[in-house]
Order: sequence, then C-alpha cells, then structure tokens
Amino acid sequence: MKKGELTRNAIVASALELAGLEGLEGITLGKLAERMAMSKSGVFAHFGSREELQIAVLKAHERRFADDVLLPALSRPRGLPRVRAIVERWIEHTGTAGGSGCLWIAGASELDDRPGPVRDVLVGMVRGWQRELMRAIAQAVEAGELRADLPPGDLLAELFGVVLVLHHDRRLLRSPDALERARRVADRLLAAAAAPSRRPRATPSR
Amino acid sequence: MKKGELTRNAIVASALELAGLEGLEGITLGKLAERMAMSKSGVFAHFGSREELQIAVLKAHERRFADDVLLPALSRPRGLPRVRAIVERWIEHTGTAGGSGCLWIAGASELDDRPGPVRDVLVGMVRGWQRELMRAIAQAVEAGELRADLPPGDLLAELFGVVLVLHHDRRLLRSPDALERARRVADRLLAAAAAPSRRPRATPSR
DNA sequence: CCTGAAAAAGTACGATCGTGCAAAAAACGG
DNA sequence: CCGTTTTTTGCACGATCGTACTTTTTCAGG
Repeated sequence: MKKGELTRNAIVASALELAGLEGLEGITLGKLAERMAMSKSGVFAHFGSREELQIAVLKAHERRFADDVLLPALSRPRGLPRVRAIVERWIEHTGTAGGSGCLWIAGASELDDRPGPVRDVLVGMVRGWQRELMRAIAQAVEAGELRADLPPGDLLAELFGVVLVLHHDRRLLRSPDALERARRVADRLLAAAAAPSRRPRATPSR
Repeated sequence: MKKGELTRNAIVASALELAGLEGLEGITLGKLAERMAMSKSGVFAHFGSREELQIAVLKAHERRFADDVLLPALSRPRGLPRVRAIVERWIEHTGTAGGSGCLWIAGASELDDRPGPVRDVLVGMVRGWQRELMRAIAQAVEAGELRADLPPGDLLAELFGVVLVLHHDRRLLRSPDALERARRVADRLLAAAAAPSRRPRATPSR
C-alpha cells in the first residue's frame, strides 16, 4: 500500500499543473499519460473516472491555496491585521502563481453551466473560502476596526472583485501593472471600510 | 448572394446562444448542425474553419453588447451621467442575460493560455471596451464630477471587478442577491470617486 | 525465493471531433 | 425554362476522447 499512493500523488500534481495551463476540462487521460510517461490505463486505474480525477485536482488546489493564503494569515492577530494579511497573500497568490491561474476562477467559467459532482465540489470550496474570509472580516468589525454600517458581504465582494480583475487582466490582457493596481485598490477599499478613528483627520492628503 | 448570408446569420445566432451555455470551446460543428437541423458540412461550409466561426460569434456578441450597453448610454450627457448609465446597463446586461453569461468573461478563462487568432480578437474587443469606458470616465473627470487625484484605471478596475463578481456569483454560486449587491457596490464606488462638491453635506444619511 | 496482491500496460470499443472532397440540390439571372 | 453559380449534403479520414476488459509486470511479506 505504498507505491500506489505515491504515483497517484504524482499524477495529481502533474494534473494540477496541466489544469493551470489548460483548465479543468483540459485535463485529459491521454495528455496526462504522456506527461507521466505511462499508459492511459495506468493513469485511469488510480481514479475510477475522469471526474474523480478532476475532483482530486480540485482538492490538491484547495490544499495549496490554504497553505499559501489562509494558514500563514492565521498566525496574525485576528481583526484587521489578519484581514490585511489574507488579502495581501490572496493577491500575491493570484498575481504570481507561475503562469497558471487560479483553478477556482478558471473552473468557475467552465463549470457554471455544467451540473455534476465536480461542479458541486467546486461550489463547496468557493463557498467555504468565502465563509472563511467573511469570518475574518466579521472579527474585524467586532473589534471596531471596520465600519459596522455596511454589509460585510459587500466588502467581501469588493475584495473578490479585485482578485478577479487581477486574474483577468494578468492572464488575458497580460497587463503588467495589474498586480500593483490590485494592491493599491485593495488598500483603498480596506481604508474606506475602516471604522472612523477617534480623532478623524480629514483628508490626510496634503 | 442572399440565402447564404441568411443562414450564416442564423448559424451565428444559434452558436451565440450555444456559446452562452457551453462556452466558446463548447461550440461544436456537430452540436450546431443538430441545432440547425442541417449537416455538419453545411455548417462548416459557411466558415473556413472552426476558429472563423468562433470569431464570428465573438463579433456577434460585441454587436449585441454595444447595442445593449454602450449605445443607449451615449444618448446621455457626457460626464458622470453617462458613466452611471453605462455601469447600470453593464450590470443589467451581465446580471440578467438569459442564463447565458458574458462571452468575454467566459472566454477570458478559456483563451487566456491558448494563443491564436481567436484569443487576439477577444483581447482586442476587451481592450476596446475598456478604452471606451475609460474615455467616459475621463470626461467625467474633466467635467470636475470625478476626483482627478486617483488613477482613472483604478476606478475602471473597481467597476470591472463588480461585474466580474456579479458574473461569478450569479453563475457559479447562483447567489440570488448578487445583482442588487452589484448595484449597491457600484453606487458606493462611484460616490467615493465623486469629486467633493462645493458645499459638502457630511454624511447625508440621517 | 516464492507467492499472492497490487500496479501498470495492452487492447478494443463506440463517440465525437475538425476537415477535405465529390456529388446533389437549390437558388438565381438571363 | 435553362444554365450557372451558390448552397447543402454525403461520405471518408485520422485523431482523440473516456472507459471496460484481460494480461503482464512489479511489488511486498513470509
């Protein structure tokens, strides 16, 4: 019970890479077999079906995403600092992931009209991530660091938008300044959502 | 020189519908032939290749997009009202287009790593649209209705983000309140980007 | 080293894909 | 109505796809 799991992991890793390049639907037993220098049947045997493989890839991405974005931020004090850390790492993750884009974002377009278990898994993961970020925001609101008078879902959506635009502009338009713009806009959004400090210095500019 | 163009248009229309359902890569000569109740070769003959067909579909979408979003807004006075009209219609277009999503957004994910003429056409269209919106924003800045001290590209990105989130949440997560949230967030973003009025009434709420 | 189990390969299948090419059908101008 | 051009069909091709099965190779434990 050793060799099997080992190559299975190798296959998933290779498939994850391939998916970043060609999308979830681009994962093909043939291409994967060639990449792994083994037979199609050999690859297939480790997963009962292609869908199972795709799900395994999604799970691998989830693990990597958690390691890159969420876990490191959890060591920061809860409240605004943690929210900032999450957003910062999220942007970094999306804006630099070696060529390959975020599987969740790419998968959203591919699967949004294709019902099935793969779609369900993806939806669950995205929902889970949104819940996680929402929780961090709620803590910052409780701590009085973020305004309580605007829906937390709105801030979540604004930040999500920054990441989606970053992904879009970097990958489709190859815009070189998408990354720094994302950082700038995220900062401004967080600043606008910050609770007014005790002594508000009006227009700190100038 | 009549019948040909007629069926060609019908094919493109059907393909546009299909693309909204299955994505640009989901356009298949077979499926299209079935939909049109004609032979694969009959469909194929009107376009020299599948890529040509995809490009024709992209152009059809562009025309529809211009008719729905840009043209009606051009009748509004230039400046902030026109910007507002564009954003409003853009959100409506993205948030209600009968089930089918925005081809540009869906295509962005499919084509971002697939070089070729189709990708080039898509990039050109998106760039053109951004330029158009940027122009409207610049006019509002010139008119003194929007602050001049923040990069116009930033506002563009923020608004683009709203639309991308709307598309994502509606189609993948089937979130029922995505549309109203998009309107709310867009309003807030525009308000935040508005130039401070002569006599600023602080916090008009309450 | 031998043996039973696990992993990988081999092979075949029906589908569907985009595309070429020759034949047929339909549309059109005189 | 006829002849020509345009539009559409029919058929074939090589590729690739996911999957079911049988067989071979590789591995691990006594």
